[in-house]
Amino acid sequence: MSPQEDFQATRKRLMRTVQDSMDVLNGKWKIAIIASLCCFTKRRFSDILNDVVGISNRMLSKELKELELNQVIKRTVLDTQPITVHYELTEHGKTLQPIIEDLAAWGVVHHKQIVGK
Amino acid sequence: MSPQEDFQATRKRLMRTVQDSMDVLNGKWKIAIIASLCCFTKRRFSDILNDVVGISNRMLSKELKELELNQVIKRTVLDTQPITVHYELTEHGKTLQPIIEDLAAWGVVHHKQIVGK
DNA sequence: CCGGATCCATTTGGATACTG
DNA sequence: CAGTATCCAAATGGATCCGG
Repeated sequence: MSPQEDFQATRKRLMRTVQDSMDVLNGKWKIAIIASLCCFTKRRFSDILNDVVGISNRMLSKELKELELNQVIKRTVLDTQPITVHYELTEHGKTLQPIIEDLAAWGVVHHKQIVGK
Repeated sequence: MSPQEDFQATRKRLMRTVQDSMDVLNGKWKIAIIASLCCFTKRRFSDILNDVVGISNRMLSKELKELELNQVIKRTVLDTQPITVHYELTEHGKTLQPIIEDLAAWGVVHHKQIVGK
């Protein structure tokens, strides 16, 4: 393969794998939900509802289900009365933690960049 | 401040700054567009249109405009005939490059995790 | 070539009420 | 408490055509 073709192939692969990630993290709330779970070993439905400002229970329910399907989070039902549900990052989900932290760091820089000073 | 309150404050701040980042990177295509620009110093409108599989010119136009507003990318018009336009990451935008690479790396791992083997 | 304008279908998502 | 169901408004986004 020529250096030219090699570069193209590398590039296409980068685009594809980034897209693979974004297929999991799509939607308005996924990142915020994961960020909420980053700080705790376990977190309850209503807790996340409070953490993620603006989300409705309808959306939270839907996004959590998708994240569980993608094995990013784990759902545990405790048979208390009334019922209690714990959400936590899986080992796989925990590998997203550095990215969340980088995003937070970038958010700080960006805020300075835009708002200024 | 008690350690308890300190923890809460840190957590809230993480959530906020992550959200600051996501306000910039929202929408279906932003990350993919930035990934496309990561590999080149300059890239044309029609090039990005080809890079980002599935995007329409309408959306590309809109997303590029938003990224420019947030000073992530820079738009340069060359008065050739017909007109040519270059897009590139700003210095600020380039600081997103590590995050894109991490996302790509995570995409690889995730693909193995889900598809298996 | 680089987009803007229009039209229209699909998706998203809030509010509210309801169940186990 | 942890969701689900319904209804409906608004945003998203594709296809197409058009103009500089």
